[in-house]
Amino acid sequence: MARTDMLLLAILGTLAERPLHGYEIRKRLGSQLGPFRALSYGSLYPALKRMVSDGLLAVDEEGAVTGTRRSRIVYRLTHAGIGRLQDELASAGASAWEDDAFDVRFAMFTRTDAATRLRILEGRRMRMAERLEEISEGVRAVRERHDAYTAELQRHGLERVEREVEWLDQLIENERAATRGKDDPADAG
Amino acid sequence: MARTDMLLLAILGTLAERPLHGYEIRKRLGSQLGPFRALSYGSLYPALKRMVSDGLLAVDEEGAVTGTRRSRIVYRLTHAGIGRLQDELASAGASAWEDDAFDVRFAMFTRTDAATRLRILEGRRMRMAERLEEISEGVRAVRERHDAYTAELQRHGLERVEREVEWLDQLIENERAATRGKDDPADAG
DNA sequence: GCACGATGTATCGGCGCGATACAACTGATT
DNA sequence: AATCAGTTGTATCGCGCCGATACATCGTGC
Repeated sequence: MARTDMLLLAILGTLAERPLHGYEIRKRLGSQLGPFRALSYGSLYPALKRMVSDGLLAVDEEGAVTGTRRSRIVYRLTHAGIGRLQDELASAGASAWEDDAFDVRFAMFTRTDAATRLRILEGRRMRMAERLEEISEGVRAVRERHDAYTAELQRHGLERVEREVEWLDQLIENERAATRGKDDPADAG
Repeated sequence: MARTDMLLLAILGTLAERPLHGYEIRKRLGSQLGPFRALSYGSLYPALKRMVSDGLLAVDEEGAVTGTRRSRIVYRLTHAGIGRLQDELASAGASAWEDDAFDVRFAMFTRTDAATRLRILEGRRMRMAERLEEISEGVRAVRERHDAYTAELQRHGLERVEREVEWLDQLIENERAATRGKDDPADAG
């Protein structure tokens, strides 16, 4: 069940700001997650339809009244949708920091409360540290068995994970500093 | 058609060295591509079956004769399989440097001729440079529109791609140096 | 007037994943 | 000797998401 249904979270989170139509949702997410890593229409549109029939979204057929600019289906969160978003943001368990899902989770951090943010970051960091260990293990175990190209691939992969750990460490520190700032005597007093 | 059927290339390339059974194929690839990024059995076994029925692989039911250690299906490349591998390695067009497929391609570099290696590396580098441009573009275009977390996500994504470009530059240089070594004045005249 | 690119919605085939089940072997523990 | 856990080993199922593809509309330049 690690398949966290990225789309669900991504769509709910994006529509939380304001109602949008499919094409625009994709553009927003694309700019946040990077031009690659953008969600495809092939999964976006079916997901939107599914979410409507699940009662999470409602449609505002823009232009249907005015007659101009037809064929633009604007989606907005229903009450159930808002609730579901809150649940998803708060859950933050296990799969929140697994692989691909993490990017989307992180992109929704402004809508996530501080405690959950820290929990996710620490979870992700632990996961990356595990990988680091696994990779080193693998490299050590079969050192001479691999060719130069495979060795390069492993080295590059290792470095990439190391960078992410450093990045996460910085983010975690920032979160803690911000929390300390809020719990400051000057603030609370 | 960008879906390069990673499995196909990965399996053919792995079996090129010597016949193996599914479990072992997965272990080998896992150690090359990293413990994450490992191909799942859920796609491996069906792929093996498909390739047998396509005539690319043949099975040697190990232990069927001796009676010991049943249930170990050893696959080996057929003549057609060897041919297909050559085709796949030589094709190297377009999808060879697209996203996920690249890792697998690279892992098979020892079986790829020098000219194709260089072509793939240069293609990948160009692709990454494009992305770099797209990301910078996106960041510039909507600078103030995003929150701090999204900005961090973009920054980290950008850095990651930059690292890969540097890595590719080094690899390309190595390839060229090796080629120069072979095309020495003494050789090419 | 017309071509071309961006906007906009939609469907289809299928790859690869995670979950799950099951069987045989191996080693440790008691 | 019995049992229990971990590894080896094959297999299937549901389905998320992707890439390809097909249209329709709109703005703009030539």
